[in-house]
Amino acid sequence: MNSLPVLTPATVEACCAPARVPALGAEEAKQKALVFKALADPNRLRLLSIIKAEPSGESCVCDLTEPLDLGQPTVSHHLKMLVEAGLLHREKRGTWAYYSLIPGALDDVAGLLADL
Amino acid sequence: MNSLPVLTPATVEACCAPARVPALGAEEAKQKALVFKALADPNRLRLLSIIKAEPSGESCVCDLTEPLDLGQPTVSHHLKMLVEAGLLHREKRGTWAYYSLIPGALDDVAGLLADL
DNA sequence: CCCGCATATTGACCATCATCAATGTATTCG
DNA sequence: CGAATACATTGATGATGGTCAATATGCGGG
Repeated sequence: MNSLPVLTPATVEACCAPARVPALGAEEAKQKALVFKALADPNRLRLLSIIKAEPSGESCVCDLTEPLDLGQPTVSHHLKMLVEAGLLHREKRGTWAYYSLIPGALDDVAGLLADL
Repeated sequence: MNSLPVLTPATVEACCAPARVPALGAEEAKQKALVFKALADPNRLRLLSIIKAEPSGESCVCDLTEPLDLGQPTVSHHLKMLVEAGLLHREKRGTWAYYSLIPGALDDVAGLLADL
């Protein structure tokens, strides 16, 4: 379980004011914290950076273990967390798994900060 | 020790390209991760939200324990982390300690995401 | 069909963290 | 000065997280 997309930037949103009464609700805060938890690790930040810098826009796991100096299971674990946070996309082609940034995802996180 | 400001948005920046060669360095990543670690807790997000929503721009600890339903030492602990991350400012007036958002700090975090 | 490769999952270990109770510190007021 | 208030610090505890070794899964090639 727990395959939540987490990053839900513009939920349906009826029409008028979002009723910003009690600042940030407990549940709402927990959801947003999940995204920041995903970003709260140096190696995960480096993963995002490497993938973003890739001209093709994607990287496979085998190209990510060496620059981070981490074991393959650890890298897979970090990548999974980034996918579950809604930041990365995973596409399996043949034996390889290619990870790419979800367009706009990082901007959405910036948006989370803007309307705290 | 460890009273690092952490948030150093626009370091002097010489003139030309910032030499984006090896994506994100290990040390650089560790520093940036510290800021996201500070944001990776629901109650700390709520603290920021409450303080931001305050018309006066500041809140004292006694006004923050109740809405979060947390003990006073716990709230003090969270506030300290936010200060150390460079997000909050602490000013002691009399018996009270007033915490306020450091102007532009959240935007700087958004900037961290932009140029990952 | 079986072997090898790339990746994912499991289980365990150690570190870090969130929380609280108890105590310490400083400031105001009587 | 002494008591009360507001906040910080310490120490302990249970939970969470990062990492690796071992193993499992899934796919392509001979």
